[in-house]
Amino acid sequence: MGIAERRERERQMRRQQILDAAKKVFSAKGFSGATIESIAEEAELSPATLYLYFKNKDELYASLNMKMLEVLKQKIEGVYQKKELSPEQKITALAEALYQVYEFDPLILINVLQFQSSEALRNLSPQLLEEIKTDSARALRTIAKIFEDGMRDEQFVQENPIALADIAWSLFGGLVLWEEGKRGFDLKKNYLKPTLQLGFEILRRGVKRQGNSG
Amino acid sequence: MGIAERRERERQMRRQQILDAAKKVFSAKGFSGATIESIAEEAELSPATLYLYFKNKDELYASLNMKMLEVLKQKIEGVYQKKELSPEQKITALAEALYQVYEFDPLILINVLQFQSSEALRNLSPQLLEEIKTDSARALRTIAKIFEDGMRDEQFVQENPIALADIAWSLFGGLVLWEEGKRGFDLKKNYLKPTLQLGFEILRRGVKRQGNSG
Amino acid sequence: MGIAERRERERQMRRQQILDAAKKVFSAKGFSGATIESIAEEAELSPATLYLYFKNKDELYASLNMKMLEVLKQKIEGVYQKKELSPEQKITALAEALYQVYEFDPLILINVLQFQSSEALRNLSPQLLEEIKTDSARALRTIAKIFEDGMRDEQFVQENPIALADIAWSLFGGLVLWEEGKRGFDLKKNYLKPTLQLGFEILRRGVKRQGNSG
Amino acid sequence: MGIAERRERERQMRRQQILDAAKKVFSAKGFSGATIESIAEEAELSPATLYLYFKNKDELYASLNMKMLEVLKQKIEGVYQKKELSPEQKITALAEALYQVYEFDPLILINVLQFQSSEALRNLSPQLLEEIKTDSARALRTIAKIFEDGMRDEQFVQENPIALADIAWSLFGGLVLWEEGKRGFDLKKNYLKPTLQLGFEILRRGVKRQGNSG
DNA sequence: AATGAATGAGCATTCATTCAT
DNA sequence: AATGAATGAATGCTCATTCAT
Repeated sequence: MGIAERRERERQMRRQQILDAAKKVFSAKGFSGATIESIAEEAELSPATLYLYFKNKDELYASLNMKMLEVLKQKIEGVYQKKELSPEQKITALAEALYQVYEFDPLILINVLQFQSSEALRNLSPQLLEEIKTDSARALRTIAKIFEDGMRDEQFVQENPIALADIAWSLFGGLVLWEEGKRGFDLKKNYLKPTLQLGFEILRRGVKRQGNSG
Repeated sequence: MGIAERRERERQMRRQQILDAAKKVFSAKGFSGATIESIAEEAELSPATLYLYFKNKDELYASLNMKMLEVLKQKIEGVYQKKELSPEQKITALAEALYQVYEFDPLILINVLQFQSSEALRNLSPQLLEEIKTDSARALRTIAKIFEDGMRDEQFVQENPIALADIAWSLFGGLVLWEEGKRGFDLKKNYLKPTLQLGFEILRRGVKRQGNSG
Repeated sequence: MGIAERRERERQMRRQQILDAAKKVFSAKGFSGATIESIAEEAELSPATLYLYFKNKDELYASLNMKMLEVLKQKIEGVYQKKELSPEQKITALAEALYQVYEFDPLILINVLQFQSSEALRNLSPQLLEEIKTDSARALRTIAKIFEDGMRDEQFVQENPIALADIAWSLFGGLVLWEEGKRGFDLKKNYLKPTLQLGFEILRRGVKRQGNSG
Repeated sequence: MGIAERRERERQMRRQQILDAAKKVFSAKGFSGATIESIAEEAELSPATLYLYFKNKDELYASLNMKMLEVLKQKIEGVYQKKELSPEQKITALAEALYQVYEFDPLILINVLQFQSSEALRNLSPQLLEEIKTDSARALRTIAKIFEDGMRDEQFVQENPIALADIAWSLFGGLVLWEEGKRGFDLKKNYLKPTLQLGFEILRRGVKRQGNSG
């Protein structure tokens, strides 16, 4: 048992070592720009070895994104857990949390967001696809619960909470990609933070029930 | 003179013929999946001919997107022009207009949105890049004016109108890509329309000044 | 007749205009590097027009070289004509004359020399090939006559004068190409002139009959 | 250890196998005429495999030429080593040795000589360029030493021995290319051997100090 | 005479992936 | 478990040349 355990532990370490290398390379060169060979080099392994841990390039990419997805999921859950915050405050906190994820590793986040709607999705193995789906759904579900809570308190307007979560998530993803794109044109400043805050502020105000006007 | 005119007309037609073919192929296979040869085949021309009209694959792709960008710009301006609508109503109308663009050609729209944040942007000729930039900026500016009008009427909260336009645009782009992505997982129904409407409804409510509460 | 003459004159001018452009471009980029389009551009004509004056790229190149060959031929004949010079002095003068040709247009001369042994020779039209052959033969023949004169005077050893001409010509061509090649390695100085002089000095001494030794 | 050795041996064999194929194809079709695919086919390998052994087409060509350069170098050194020969006799022997190299593989020799002054030189890796340069320089140096020896013995006139070596080498290269070129015109006989012998005979006589005349 | 337009044919190079060892 | 070696399959792009007008 000890041996099997050690084996497994070593295996996981190798896997992580590859993911770390992949992260560097994908971030620096994008999906098509990154070659298996360059990743292998970065990981100080042979290309063939990568295939012992990942079925193909797409899955390696996807696995990498999974990690980011998990970070996202945890951050979101972290916000939801904060009992001292009202649903409204949680929306504000969510913006902050998501921005922290961006700051933590902008390039990988962008990769994740681009990946979500890319052709590469179709080449994944069913298991991995399922895993991503489950994780995403769970993250979305957590956001939805914030809205649900607000509705239960009669603080928020009655709307489909999942749709609201989609909106919040899309707003975040859209802003990240759009700001990134704008920097493709110009190399101007990055306005993501204030815009994101404003966006979520609008969102917060938009879902809030209002006194007697409407 | 007649000859020169005819020449020019024919030239434009060829160009369009290529763009039509490219649209089909890019939509079906994505940017990397589409080969120059397949596009040429679709256009019933030789690959070399494509290079008489477009500098390279990236520029062909970009030109295609330009067309969509123009459609977007016009639709947005169409909404802005409607004098009978209040700023608030224009926001609702904007959601509708944008959805029509989506419906008109979902795949190209998705391409445009993906393109905005892709690596391909860097390979474009400065002119084309400038053109795209200008067009995007103008479209955004028009959206911003809707918000400005609302602020001037004291209907809307005072915020940076360009930032609000970025938010509206990102919400739209984010939702389109996210719904597309979800369909990569499941092949379920497409909830874009209602979600988009709800998103803009929230946005509308969010920017609206409120009676006396905050 | 006046009209036909003018036509012909104009035709020759166009031809020359193209040759001038070709010279520039071939010199700058070498044979494979130069494209018909770039030459046409330099000549301010369309690529198609070039084909009205030259059968193909090879023939254009060859015609260009022909011009240089003519210059060479004339220079060589100029040396031969100088009645005041002894055969020995003519050999020295030949080195000088050939070096002047090199100085006049090094790149085209190098092209000519490279062309002499290149694959391109095989694509030429029989007429042009014949023309080149005739011209070369004539130039060689003139050099040979210098040696013949020296032999007749019993100044030079009795050897096949054509072979001696081949040797003189090869020495010149070999040195030009070899010095050019050395400059491909290093960008050092160009030793062509003194080496060429020395080479022909050796040649002169080598063909000279000697007192009583042998 | 045995394994690593075998690996290395096999690797060298593969390399040689490719060089052999390249030699055939380059000789038959010249540099531009030869395609990587045709060479790969001749070597019974895939094109991609060639790139595991040679960085690109230019380097493959250059490596091939390197082999010939080595043969040349050895032949030349072989002549220099012959203690029983006087410097004068070595010049005669050099002509013979160089002709043997020609006979051994005329086409590759022609390639080498053409390569020396070609544009391809510029695309080589610095190492390879250096290697070629070193080898050439060494061969030239050896020729120069023959002349030096003759000068030391007061048999030869005092001239820069390196310049004399350049002259001998250029004479050889020039003659080979010129005779090759002449065969491009006519398919007549090949006069290289006697002309080369005569050329070096003249050279020998030309560098020899003479009794009391000048 | 001149050319705008079109193209056929080509080609070096890349890279994800496999497999014997 | 790890990898050196091999490759199949692609693909964007170039360019000499032709021809209708």
